[in-house]
Amino acid sequence: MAGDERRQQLLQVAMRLFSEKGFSGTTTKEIAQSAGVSEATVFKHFSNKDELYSAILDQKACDRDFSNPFEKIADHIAAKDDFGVFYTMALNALDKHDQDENFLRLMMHSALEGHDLARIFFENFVFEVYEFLGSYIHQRQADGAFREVEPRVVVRSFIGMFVHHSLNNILWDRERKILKISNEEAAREFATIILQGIKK
Amino acid sequence: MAGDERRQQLLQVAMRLFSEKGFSGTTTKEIAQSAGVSEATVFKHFSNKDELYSAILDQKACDRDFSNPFEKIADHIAAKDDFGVFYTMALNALDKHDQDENFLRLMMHSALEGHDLARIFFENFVFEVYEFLGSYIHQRQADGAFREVEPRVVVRSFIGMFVHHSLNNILWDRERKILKISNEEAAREFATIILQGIKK
DNA sequence: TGAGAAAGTAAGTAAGCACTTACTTATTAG
DNA sequence: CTAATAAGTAAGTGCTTACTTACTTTCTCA
Repeated sequence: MAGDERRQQLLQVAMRLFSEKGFSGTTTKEIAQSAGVSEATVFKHFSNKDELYSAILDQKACDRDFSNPFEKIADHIAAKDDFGVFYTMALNALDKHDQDENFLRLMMHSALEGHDLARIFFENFVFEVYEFLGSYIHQRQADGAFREVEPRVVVRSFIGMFVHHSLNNILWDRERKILKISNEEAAREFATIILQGIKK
Repeated sequence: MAGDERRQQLLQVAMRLFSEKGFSGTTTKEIAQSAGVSEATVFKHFSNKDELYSAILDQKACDRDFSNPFEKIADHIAAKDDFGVFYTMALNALDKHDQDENFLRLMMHSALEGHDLARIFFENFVFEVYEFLGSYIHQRQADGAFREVEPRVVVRSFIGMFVHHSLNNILWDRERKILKISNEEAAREFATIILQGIKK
């Protein structure tokens, strides 16, 4: 196998294992075995375990959804289509979490273990979401469409709904015993509640 | 030091370390050092590392707030004081998370590592909250006070608000750079949003 | 085609891990 | 006072960990 290809495969495998068992809970031997190579090969491609982690980090930092979060809601923003803004935002997040649930797990592990991934994600992504959505809410308050509330509280509430929903689905209730609902339906309900909750 | 006293101290120390670094990320040597005893002493009191974990679990299962979550909102329920119900619930949770943030961290570690604590908490506590608050919402819908929405979606949304808020405060934004707000204020805003969001 | 580079590994190493043994010191009940 | 019991530890045990060394195989291109 070519060097780059193997490198990518090892990153994939490591990311899956780190997301399942955390960084300190994953051994380099496991990574090697899951990739079907010897442990020495892992260390041919990454000089140590930490470098594996930061390579994952670099890769994630280049992720499109990660670096340009507002592409898909720009039109709704421009049209002041409140429901479109909130619905699309929630649906995008829920779909992303479904399709790449390792990412959410990795993020939680990273936050708990005090690694950089969570901090970088927070500073580059979450912060911007608050700025962006917050200023939209502010503008719609000026328009007289929303009542007076601290916009950041609204953003916190709204993000809380779908992030918590995803965490529930991934961590605690994989069989959806408590709540079985499609992402579309969830996004619609969350958007409806928040909009009715802050309308004038 | 008396046996029971030392046992309790070791449990406290272990719980703190597990919550900070996870179960597999914490060594028995660290636990011993933090408690100021030798490693052998730890194994005098707990026959192995797993038993330390399950002793924590047993202790948490006996926690009052854990086993009787609805004590404090019973009056509001009886009086059909909607704001009181939601506000008190959120405030209780936020205060509990503040006062015992190790508990939240431990719960997240446990969920990610697939240990029992999270599952037991979910089955004995979270499930009941959905039942209880869900049926209150159902009743208020019958009263004509709330619009028709799946009650569990409402519970999911509401819990999401304050759990996500606590996770933010504990894991990502300890300095409250994004949102600095008292628990009372947060509980009030969350309760207001959800109630206005589902009222008829 | 052949030499050098790249991809790969078996067999280590030292440090760290959960856990044990064999022992000492402190407490208490008859 | 004494003997039994409980609390505590220094110094291990064997296994696992991250990482290395010294070597073989496979590919590439002048």
